[in-house]
Amino acid sequence: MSNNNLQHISLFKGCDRSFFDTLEAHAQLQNHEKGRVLFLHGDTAKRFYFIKSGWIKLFRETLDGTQAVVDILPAGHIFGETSIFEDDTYPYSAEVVEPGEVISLSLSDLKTEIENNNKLALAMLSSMARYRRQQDKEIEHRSLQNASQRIGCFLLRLINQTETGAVKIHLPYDKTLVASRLGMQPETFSRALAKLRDQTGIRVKGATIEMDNLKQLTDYSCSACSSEFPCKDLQAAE
Amino acid sequence: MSNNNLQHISLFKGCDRSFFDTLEAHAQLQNHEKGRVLFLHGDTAKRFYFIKSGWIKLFRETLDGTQAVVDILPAGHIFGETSIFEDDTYPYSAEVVEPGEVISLSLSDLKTEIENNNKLALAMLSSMARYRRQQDKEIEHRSLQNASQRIGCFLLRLINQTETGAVKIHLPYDKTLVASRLGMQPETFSRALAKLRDQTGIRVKGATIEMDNLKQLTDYSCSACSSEFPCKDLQAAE
DNA sequence: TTTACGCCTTGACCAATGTCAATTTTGATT
DNA sequence: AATCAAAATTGACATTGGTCAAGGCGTAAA
Repeated sequence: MSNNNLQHISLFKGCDRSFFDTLEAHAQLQNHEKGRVLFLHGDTAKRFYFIKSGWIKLFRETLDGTQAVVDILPAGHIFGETSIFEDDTYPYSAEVVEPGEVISLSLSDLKTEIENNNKLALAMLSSMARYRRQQDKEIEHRSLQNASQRIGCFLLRLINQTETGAVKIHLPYDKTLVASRLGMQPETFSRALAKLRDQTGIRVKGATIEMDNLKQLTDYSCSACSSEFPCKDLQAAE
Repeated sequence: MSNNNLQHISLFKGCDRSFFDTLEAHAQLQNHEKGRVLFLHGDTAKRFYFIKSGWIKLFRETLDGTQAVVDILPAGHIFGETSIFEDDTYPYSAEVVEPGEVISLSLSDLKTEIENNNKLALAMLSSMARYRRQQDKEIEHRSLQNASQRIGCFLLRLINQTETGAVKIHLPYDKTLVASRLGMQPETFSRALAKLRDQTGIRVKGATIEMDNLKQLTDYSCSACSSEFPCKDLQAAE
């Protein structure tokens, strides 16, 4: 397979032709529908994935089936790659929540390259540091922000932060899924969004949200956070 | 300075003599009392630290002073080292919560070595992957476990997991601090510990906790977690 | 031994979120 | 437009954890 633009994955910036050739030789393009589970937490890991389109939910669950959502990733991200540092088992399960294409790639190809190409190792370190920052922030949010503030913060991160004036946002996936991503129940999400609307003047129509300016939203959400808006460290990693 | 056994830091396993010489040439041994703040979130980062003894709290705070504790680290850990991937600013504040000695080391020495020694870069990747797993688990715990279960899980992690039969634990620092580490108020901690005692038969005397076997505790806490005891991925990193 | 201080616990109450059940809305399909 | 299923909302209520205030306990200094 070819023409998948693996060269454009920022993580692989410093890699040369031969690496991409090897990677593509063992690559598989996969088209998946909603609900497809790519692997389960604890499975033996031989592949990692690049998202061409759609959204992927990473999660873990207890024996009784209760889920904790680790992250929900859009196109452009890779996942499953950290398994090479974790006994070759996946640290979470992965499920397609918005249909799309993923490219399955060989973990051993990646491992070999990392061991021999210091540039890639450094890029991977940067990427993991960025992710770490994001997770630290996530923990902070869950202890310091209430449900409405977390929703506001989520919306702010969907916005191209160079925008000014009026803003229109479209939720990238179901509200139920946004709720789980933010660690709350759908009912709580619904009520908290209504409260956010009342308190900041945003307008909610289904999955579309509009506002005249960001200030009210940032005032409301970022007051319970250690960094001020715009919080560059929350930009999507990878 | 010398004889600080920097060679024993597992992260530096693959490094050679000259690196340790450079590192030690710019090292400073510091003795700190409780409450000493080593750096603040956002400060420009020139040094990272190795903990020889004592405990260090990593945290962030909002404008109104509310804190979110990121982690509390014992002897043997390093911290502040990820700043080299984050614009040379610290991603959290650091405060000494149990007095002890730390060794201050040069970030630029570390950076240079990472850029030139692939073994170190790989070791750092492993260390960050381990940390990432820990943080993912932390997020999971905060959404799936209640206060008593989180305390039980915290206690289990203090135990040398090869131990069998009766176990005696001594809390490593103040209960108030344990509470903040677990993201709860001291009052909640107190009540939740009492509830844990009633439900699992552990015996609490001040900072000492005893139990006849681990089973009741693991049954109680690990039922709300995606991994079963013993959860190797929660062992202290570094 | 007494005092004083910090830490911890407890009680009373409140606010936030979860749970369960009943509707309503939405969107896809006919 | 009519129908159906899934998603979202809403109400009533339970549970958990937070807040504020009072008091107890333990340790170290006087």
